[in-house]
Amino acid sequence: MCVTEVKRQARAERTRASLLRGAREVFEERGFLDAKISEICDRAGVAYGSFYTHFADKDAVFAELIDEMLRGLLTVMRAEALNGDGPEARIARANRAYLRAYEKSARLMAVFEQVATFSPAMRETYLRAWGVFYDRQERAIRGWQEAGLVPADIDPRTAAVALATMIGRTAYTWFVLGRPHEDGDVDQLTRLYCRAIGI
Amino acid sequence: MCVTEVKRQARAERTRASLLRGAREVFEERGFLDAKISEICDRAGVAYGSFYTHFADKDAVFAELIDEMLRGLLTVMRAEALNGDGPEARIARANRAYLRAYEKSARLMAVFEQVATFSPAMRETYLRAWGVFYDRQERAIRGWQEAGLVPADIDPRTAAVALATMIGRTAYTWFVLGRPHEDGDVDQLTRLYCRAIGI
Amino acid sequence: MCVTEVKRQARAERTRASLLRGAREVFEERGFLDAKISEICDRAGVAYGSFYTHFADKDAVFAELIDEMLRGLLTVMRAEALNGDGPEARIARANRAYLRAYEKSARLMAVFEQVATFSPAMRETYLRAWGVFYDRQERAIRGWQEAGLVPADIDPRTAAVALATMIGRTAYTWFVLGRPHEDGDVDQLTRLYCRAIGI
Amino acid sequence: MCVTEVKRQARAERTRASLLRGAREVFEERGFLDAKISEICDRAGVAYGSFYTHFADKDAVFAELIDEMLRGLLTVMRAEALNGDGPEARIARANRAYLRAYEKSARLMAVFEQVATFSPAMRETYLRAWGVFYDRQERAIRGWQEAGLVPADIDPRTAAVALATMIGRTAYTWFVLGRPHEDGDVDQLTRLYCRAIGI
DNA sequence: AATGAATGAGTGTTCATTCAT
DNA sequence: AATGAATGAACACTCATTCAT
Repeated sequence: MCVTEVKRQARAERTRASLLRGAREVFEERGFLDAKISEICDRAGVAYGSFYTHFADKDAVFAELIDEMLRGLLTVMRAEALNGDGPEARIARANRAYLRAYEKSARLMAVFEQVATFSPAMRETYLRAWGVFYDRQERAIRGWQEAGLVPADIDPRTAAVALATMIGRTAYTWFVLGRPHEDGDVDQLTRLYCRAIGI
Repeated sequence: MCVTEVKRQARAERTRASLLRGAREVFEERGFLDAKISEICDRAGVAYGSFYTHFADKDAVFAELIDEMLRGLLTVMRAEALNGDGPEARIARANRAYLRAYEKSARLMAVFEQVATFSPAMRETYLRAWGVFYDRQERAIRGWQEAGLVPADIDPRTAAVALATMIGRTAYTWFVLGRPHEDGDVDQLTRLYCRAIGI
Repeated sequence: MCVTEVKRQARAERTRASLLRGAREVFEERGFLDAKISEICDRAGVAYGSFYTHFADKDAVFAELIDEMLRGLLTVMRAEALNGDGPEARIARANRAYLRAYEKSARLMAVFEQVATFSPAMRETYLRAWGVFYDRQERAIRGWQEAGLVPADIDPRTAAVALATMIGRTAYTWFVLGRPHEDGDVDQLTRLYCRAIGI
Repeated sequence: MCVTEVKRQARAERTRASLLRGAREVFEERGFLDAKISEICDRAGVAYGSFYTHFADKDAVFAELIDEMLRGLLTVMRAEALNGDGPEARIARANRAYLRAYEKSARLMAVFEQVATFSPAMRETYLRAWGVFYDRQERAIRGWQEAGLVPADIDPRTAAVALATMIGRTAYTWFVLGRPHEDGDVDQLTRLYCRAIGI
C-alpha cells in the first residue's frame, strides 16, 4: 500500500462523503420517495454513475445515513448515563439529552420514521433501535426498584417501554410534526416520568 | 326524480360502496404506495374507469376511509366518556376503549400513519385527530385538578399531550409493529398514567 | 355484449394489430436487441404506454410474432403434403415450399435465430418447431422404407434430422446470410436429399 | 531493451494471457451479452482498468478468442486431410474430426454463433470460416468427380455447401442445443453424405 | 503497465388519470 | 353511470469505457 493507493482511496473517500452529504440533504428536503439519485449526485458534484460506485442502491445510502445517525444518538445517550446522581436527575438529564439529540437530527428522523413505515428492512432497524432504548431504561428502573426507590407494583419492562415511547414520540411530535412547545415542557415530561414510576 | 333515477342512484351508491370496500382491503394489504387502482376495482368487481366516477383520485378514497375510521373511533371514545366514575376508573376505561378500538382498525391505522408521513393533507388530518384527543384529556385533567384530585404543579395541556401520546403510540407499537404484550399491560399503562398526574 | 362493446374491442384489436405490425418492422430492421419499444409505438402510431395495454413486455410481442410466423410456415408445409406423388416429387415440392416460405419470412427468421441464441424461452420454441419438421420427415422416410423405396440401413430419424437440418440451414444461409444461389440449386438440394436416402 | 523491459513485457504477456483465459470462461458461461468486463478482470485476477491496456474493447477480446479457436479447428482439419485413402474413409475421418473438434470448443462456438447473429464483423468472420470449409470439400468432391467416383450431375460447389452445412449444423444441434445422439450417428451422417454425392 | 475511481448515456416498465363510447 | 382502452411522464440502475495517478 503505497502513497498512491492511499491517495486513490482518499479520493474515493471524498466522493463517498460528498454523496452521503448530498443524500442527507435530499432525503431531508424531499423525503425518501421523492429523493432522486440524480439530485443527490448533483448536490455531491459527482457524476450520476459514481453513485453506484459507492452504494448498491438508494436504500443502501439511506441505511448508512440512518446507522450513522443512530450511532450518534446512542453515543450521546451513553455519555449521559455515566454521571450517577439520583434517579430524578438522571431521568431529567437523559430526557434533555435525548430531545436535544433528536432535534439535531429531526429532519432525518422524519424520513427514518417514514421509511420504517413501508420498508421491512428499515422497520427492523427501527425496532432494534427502540429495543436498545427500552433496555437501558428497563435496567435503570429495575435498579431503582431493587434499591427501593420505585414501588414493587411497577413492572420495569412495561414502564420502560411506555415511558420511552412517551418521550420518543413527544420528540417526533415536537420536532417533526412541529407541535409548539416551551423549554419548561421538558421538566413537565420528566415530572410525569418520575411520578409515573413513583419517584 | 322518476323511478329510474332513483334506481340509478342506488346502483351508483352500491358501486361506490364496493369501491370503498375494495380500497380498504387493498390499502390494508399493501399499504398506500403499493395499492393500485386497478386492484381496487378488481376487488370491487367494478370496471377500471368507474373508480373516477366516484372518487377524484387515490388520495380521495383514502381520505374517505380514514374519515370514516376516525369518526368511528371518536364515537367509541365519546360513548366511554359518558359514564362518570372516579378518575382512575375513567382513565382505565378510556385506555381500554382506545386500545380495543385501535386494534380493530389497526391495519388501516398503519396505513394512516404511513400516509401522514408524506402527504401534507393527511398530516393535517392526523394532527387534527390527535388534537381532539388531547383536548378531551386536557379537559378531564383540568377538571380533576380543579377538583383537587391532581396536584397544581401539573400542566394539564402538557400532561394530556404526553400521556395521550404514550397511550396512542403504545397502541401503534402493539398492533401495528406487533410488539408482544399481555392483557395486564393495559392496567400497568393506566397505573403509569394515573401516577404521572398524581392520582 | 352490445354493439358498443364490439366496437371497443374492435378498436383495441386495431391498436394491437398496429403494434404487431410496428414490432415486426422494428425487429426486422434492428434485431431484437436494438429494437426499442418507443420506436414500435411510433411506427404503430400509438402512445408509449399503450404497448403495455396489449403486451406484457418486449419478449411477449416477439413471441407472438414468432408463433404467428411458425403457424404460417406449418400451414404451408401441411398444404404441400396433401398431394401424393412419388417420393422424389414430394421431396422436391416440400423443399421448394419450405425455401419459398422461409424467404418470405427471412427477416423475422433472422431475428428468431438470434433470440433463440440467448433466450431460453425462445430456444424452447425453436427446438419445438424443428421437432415438428423432423417428425414429418421421419414419418415420410419411414413410410418409404416400409414400401421398400429406401434401403434398410438408413435410420429414418437420423436421416430426417440431418437432411431437415441441411435444408433448414441452407435456407438460413441463403436468405439470412445472403449467400448467392440460383434457382437450379433447389434441384441440386433435392437430388442430394434423395440420393442420401437411396432414392 | 534492458532486462527490466523484458521483464515488463513478460509481465504484460502474462496479464494478457490471464485476461484471455478469464474472458473465455466468462463468455462461455454467460454468452457475449451478459459477459461483463469486470467479471473477466476478476477471473483474471487483474485490476479492472487493465483490460483496456491489452484490448481495445469487449469485441476485440472476443475476436481474438474466436480467431484462436478457428485456427485450432483448421489445424485439426488440415491434419486429417493429409492421409489419403478412398473418398468414403476420408469423409468419415473428416466428419469425425470435425465433430470431435467442435465438441471440444462447443461452448465458445455457441457464443460465436450468437455474436455472428448481431455483429457484422463477427458475421464476416463466420462467413469466411465457412468459406474455407466449403472450399476444401468442394475441391475434394471436384477431384472425385474428375476421377469418375462422383456422377457428373452433381455440382461440386452446391453439394459441398449443402453437405458441409448439414455436418456443421448437426454439430451445433448436438453440442450446443444438446440434442441427444449416439456414436453410430456419425456413421449414418457419413453414409448420407457419401450417398448424396453418389459414392 | 497497472490500478480502480469516475463517467453518463441509454430504456424498459409502471400506473394514475383521462376520455371516447 | 359504466366501461376499459389510451395516454405519457417519470426514474433507478447497468456497464463499457476513460483517465488521473
